[in-house]
Amino acid sequence: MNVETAAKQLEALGNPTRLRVYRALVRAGEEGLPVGHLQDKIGIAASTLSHHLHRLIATALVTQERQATTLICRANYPVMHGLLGFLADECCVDAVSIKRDNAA
Amino acid sequence: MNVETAAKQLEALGNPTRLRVYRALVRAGEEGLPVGHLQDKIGIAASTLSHHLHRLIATALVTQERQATTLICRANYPVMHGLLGFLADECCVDAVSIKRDNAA
DNA sequence: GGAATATTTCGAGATGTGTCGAAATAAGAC
DNA sequence: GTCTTATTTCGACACATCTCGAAATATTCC
Repeated sequence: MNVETAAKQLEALGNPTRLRVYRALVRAGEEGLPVGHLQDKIGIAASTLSHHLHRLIATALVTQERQATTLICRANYPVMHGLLGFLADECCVDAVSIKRDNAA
Repeated sequence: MNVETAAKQLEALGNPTRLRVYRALVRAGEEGLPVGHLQDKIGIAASTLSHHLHRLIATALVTQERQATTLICRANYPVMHGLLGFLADECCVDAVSIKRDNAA
């Protein structure tokens, strides 16, 4: 995890709409959520949602899988975990203890 | 910590230059770093650095204290801790264990 | 193949960001 | 008070972002 990658992921989460999308997906868990369902939950134009989803997908924070006509979106936990690890390691080493015991 | 606040802080960190600034401050620890020293480290125009510092200060991620002619910048650990807690609570509850034991 | 549903792509406008250099301000030293 | 150093503010430019509606595409069902 380098600074550029971390910055891109932070930027992706650093928009209220995208953070809401991401949070909804996290809460949906393994099952994920269809795009249309996300749209209902958040209340924005489908095109806008598609735009934001692309940004989340581009940073690997979200994945998509097609099921017939609907696209299921899921939060990519390992990626978020990596980001949290970066922040904890770089920024709050003594305040938060993540990935310190098994750090390389 | 609401979504809007978290998004603002994430956006503040979601820029490579600002993330470098923040990281330098974190590594500097309690002592902090003067603005000029940051400029040398990162290599950008003083006006650009000032702009970025303002954004970090606006989100409370960084604080400043004047010492004679120089301004000392410091990372605001509690704020970052709060952000990590938000992300962990909202997004990776099972993957990272921060602020779960002593959560209110 | 044609209709129906789900989602994306296109085009466009308003607004925000990132960067710089030059000029202005702040604080202290002489 | 003037000079020096440190930092910010101003003005400006190029570029990216956010948002929407309309049109296009993808997938299935009949």
